[in-house]
Amino acid sequence: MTVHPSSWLCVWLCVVVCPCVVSLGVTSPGVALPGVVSLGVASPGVALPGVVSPGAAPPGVASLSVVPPGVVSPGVASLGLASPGVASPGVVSPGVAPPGVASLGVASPGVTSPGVASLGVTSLGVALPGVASPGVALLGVTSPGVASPGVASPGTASPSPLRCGLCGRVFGTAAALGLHSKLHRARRGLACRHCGKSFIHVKRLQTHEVLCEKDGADNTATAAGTATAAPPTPPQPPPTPQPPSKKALLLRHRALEVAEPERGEPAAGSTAADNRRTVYLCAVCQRSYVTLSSLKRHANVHSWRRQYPCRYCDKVFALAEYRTKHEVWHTGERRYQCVFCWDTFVTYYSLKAHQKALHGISPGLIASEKTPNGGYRPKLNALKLYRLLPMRAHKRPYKTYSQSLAADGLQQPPAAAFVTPRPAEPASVIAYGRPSASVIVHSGTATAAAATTATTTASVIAYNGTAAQPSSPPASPPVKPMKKQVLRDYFEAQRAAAAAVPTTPGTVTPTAGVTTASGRTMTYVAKPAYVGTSSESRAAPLCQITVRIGEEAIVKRHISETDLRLQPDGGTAATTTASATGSPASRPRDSAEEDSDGEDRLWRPYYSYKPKRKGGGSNTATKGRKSRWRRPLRALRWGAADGEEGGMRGSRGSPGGTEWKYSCGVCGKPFSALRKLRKHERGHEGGQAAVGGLQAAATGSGGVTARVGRRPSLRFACEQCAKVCKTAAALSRHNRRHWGTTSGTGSPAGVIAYNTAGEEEGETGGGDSLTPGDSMALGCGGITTPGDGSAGHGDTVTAGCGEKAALGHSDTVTAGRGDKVIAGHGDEATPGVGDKVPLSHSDKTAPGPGDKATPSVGSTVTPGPGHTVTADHGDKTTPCRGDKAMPGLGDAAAPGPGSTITPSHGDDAPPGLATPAHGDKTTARHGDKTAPAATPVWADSSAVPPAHADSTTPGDSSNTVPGDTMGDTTGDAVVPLGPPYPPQEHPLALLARAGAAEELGGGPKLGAPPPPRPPPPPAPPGPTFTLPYAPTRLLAAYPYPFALPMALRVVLPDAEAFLGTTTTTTTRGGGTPNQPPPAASAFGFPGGEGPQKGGGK
DNA sequence: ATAGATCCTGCCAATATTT
DNA sequence: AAATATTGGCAGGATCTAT
Ligand SMILES: [Zn+2]
Ligand SMILES: [Zn+2]
Ligand SMILES: [Zn+2]
Repeated sequence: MTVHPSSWLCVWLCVVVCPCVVSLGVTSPGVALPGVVSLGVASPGVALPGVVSPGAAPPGVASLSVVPPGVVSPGVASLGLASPGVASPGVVSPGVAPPGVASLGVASPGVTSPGVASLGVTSLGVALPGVASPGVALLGVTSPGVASPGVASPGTASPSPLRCGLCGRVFGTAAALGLHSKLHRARRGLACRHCGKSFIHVKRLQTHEVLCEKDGADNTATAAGTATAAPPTPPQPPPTPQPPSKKALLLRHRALEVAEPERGEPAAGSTAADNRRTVYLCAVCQRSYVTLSSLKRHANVHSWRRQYPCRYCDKVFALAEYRTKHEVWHTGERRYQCVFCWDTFVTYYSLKAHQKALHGISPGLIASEKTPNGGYRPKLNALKLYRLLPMRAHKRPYKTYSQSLAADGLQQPPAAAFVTPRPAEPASVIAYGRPSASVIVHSGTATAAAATTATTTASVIAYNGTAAQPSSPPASPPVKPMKKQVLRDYFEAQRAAAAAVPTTPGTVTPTAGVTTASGRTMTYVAKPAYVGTSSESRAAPLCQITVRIGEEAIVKRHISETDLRLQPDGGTAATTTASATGSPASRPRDSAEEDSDGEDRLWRPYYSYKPKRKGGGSNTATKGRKSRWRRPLRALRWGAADGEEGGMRGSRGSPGGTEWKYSCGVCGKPFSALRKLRKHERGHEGGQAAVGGLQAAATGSGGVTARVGRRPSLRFACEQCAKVCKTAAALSRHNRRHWGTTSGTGSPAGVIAYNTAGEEEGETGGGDSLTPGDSMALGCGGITTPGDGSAGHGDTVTAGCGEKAALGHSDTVTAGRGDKVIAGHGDEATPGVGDKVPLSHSDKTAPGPGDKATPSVGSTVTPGPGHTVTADHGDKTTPCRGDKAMPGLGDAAAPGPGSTITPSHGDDAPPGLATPAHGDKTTARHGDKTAPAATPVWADSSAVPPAHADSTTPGDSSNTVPGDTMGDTTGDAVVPLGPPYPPQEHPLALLARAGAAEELGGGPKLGAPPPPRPPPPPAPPGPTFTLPYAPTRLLAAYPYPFALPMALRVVLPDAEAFLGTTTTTTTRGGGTPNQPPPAASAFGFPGGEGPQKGGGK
């Protein structure tokens, strides 16, 4: 059972680099313990993983340590990589690359996972020549570009093992190549090694470098690559003296190498002397991170141990944050409020766009800088020209540690189950715990076995800490003792087991592997997994199937259980399998398609994770359009589903043709034109919507129907010019233009959107098309607009929301109107959806009023009007959040009460509006949007009395707390809109004023007296409301601004019941909202959840 | 070209676990 | 309660995909 936590997938390497030391190359062979590998890279200077690990990377490390080298070997051996180099594999293996590994050994290089490769590389680094090669080969393929399958093509084997798949550059060592590959992945683009000039495309960069090189010799070592590669390169010392800008650029290049003094401050731990900086590397894709937490977070992208399903649709995300952002599309929640006009926006970007367009604010004014790696680095003096309203949705409880552990592998999932993703397509792959079932797989028989093994091994992996440590003493930073005994124990146990024999469940890898391996290969079906552990996971799609073919992996999901069961998946899988081996791209697709037929499709957002990169080098192979592998993946994603997009599916054979690009979500009938499809779908509409929703609910995934891809809907048609937008957001944007033109800044553009909606109601009428499901969705969306806009969601939504509410509403809403409806009621309806809860929630939310925002803002204030400009205080420390800290404001922290500060916050709030209190939100939102314009479309419902502020009440800022109170009760809902926004000055003027007055620089920010905003009404005492149901989940609820009809609310309960949810918290349990609860188990995934965590199994 | 949506990653607050 | 470990939200983009 158990496997190891460690990373399922990734191995994390922690490398500490000393500037001085830097010599990466150094790696000593000896060092090279498996664990070493990673370390190896680092070289002397580098701390060994082991070392580091303790403190740093617990999980990963732990795992490593756990397993004795010896242990590893076995697995390794099998693989083929026997050599020391093996170690690396071992490392990887753990979770990581099993498959890959396997593949390596056995199969084709291509197979291998990049991660592996990389590791191999690294580790091997110097060390084993022989070994290296294999690894290398792989690397070549995988690594950099890694991602792209196409690229990867195994076959590709580059002449030189150490050749970069993207640019063709040849390196002396794997390590060098690995580092080099980072360049390609570098977020910010590709920068010239010589002059720092950045390029988007590799080719261009190369061209440029040639020229540039001539000019200036390259002084700097090449990027990391060099560094690493060469043995002892002189340290990459501290950054060379270059102009900052260049310097920055260089940093990118050398991300890994770096040893620079930290950004300023010596690393925390490090002593002055140490300038060392710790870099955490993902064994799978080699990305580097400054913080361990970032790496861990990233790891899930490969492992998918945890899954974060959308409450409204069947999409599943690897990061909670992604899901959260995505859900906004369903809910339409507009949390970003312009301080100048109070208009609210769904996304930060839309806000920025708005400010730029209407208020003339240049992004640079407020933008914070980013780290070379793309991370956020707060800017001290940044002005915050917007308010971030508190999330309305209920916050989900944090996952418990245990879960997490499980996730990481600590807990051990069923060993067998795992699959590791390959580097390339890591994401795609999903591994589920259930062993058998899930399994994945792919081709090469051997592979399979190997994989397994690997896996097992993987968990284990590595080496002892001991060994490692010794070696690097110097570098090794302070190692911290492991904290948790538990872990220790766990490890110990593992160790023991390992020693004893593989038998142990977890350990066993080999065994396991074998088993699985048994032969064949391939495919698999996935099981649902609950593997995941996370509570959310539950929600996970019922099942997923992953197929790996050649390079790509495909995931599909089945919607219904039934499907699953029936599924031929097996068959399919099998089939796939077979094919698997085959060519990468195409195959996958095919297979996918096939499956798709089946229907399922899970959708996984985007390509699965792949390394970033563009250009394309190599591969350009293009396939159909974009060629990249992506495409295929994408197709897979939706699978047949969306009709629209689905094209692929339909095409099955050939995506290309016009063919049936669109297929009915309900009956699957293919259509060549979207219109036709729509028309057809209408036919289904009747009750479907509702039904669909249910189903969805039931199934968990959304019903078949539900899932749809994005469908454009007419709902978002501009009244003024008839333009049809896909999403509310788009429409909003579009409308803004009209406004813009017309009104000019003054008027709050914002209005638009909402209004629109409202207006739309009628408009909506247009809409249309949506599928039933959609409707629902819309509902939500409707409101917002966005609604679903997008499409995709829409559907989804439906389901989700639907479910619960749904029905109830649905009726209401949906059906009839269908599309439009949405709008119309929009509001209401919409809410329909989620609604439910909403109100309550809202309340909840309320408290928050702005909290967050506030604080930040706090500062600011706005002159009367509101605009605030606040600066961040920046403090770094707390940038925004600080609030809490700030007495003044913050305080707010207090949750319930919050009251406190409220006023202050209030500041922000526009007079009229009232603060943000949530109420506002509601209001606001509506208001916002509406307001300006005037129309209060929503007004009706929404009207919030300006006063509302009351709502605000709470003031507290806290963000969120769930518990929060809810403050407002109020009514939620429906508050009428407040009065129109008060006249305002030109934003710029305000800005200027603000600046002057206040701080720009830092002034007074916080302290700033809040503008006199209307003090919020006393908040309701504490938490006033309680939700009818457990707060915990709101599944459906999404409250948003819309007022919901009571009916809806009523519904909720049932819904919950339906869902099963409720739970609170603790994760485990139950179900997730979306998912159908129990069913899952039914699926049989083995293991299922239950135990997962626990021990699994 | 534009819009829509997802993906990233450093930071840090909120939480969960341990000690 | 304090210390420590995790999770997740945010900023500000980057990157893709679709149209
Ligand atoms: Zn990675
Ligand atoms: Zn969704
Ligand atoms: Zn504005």
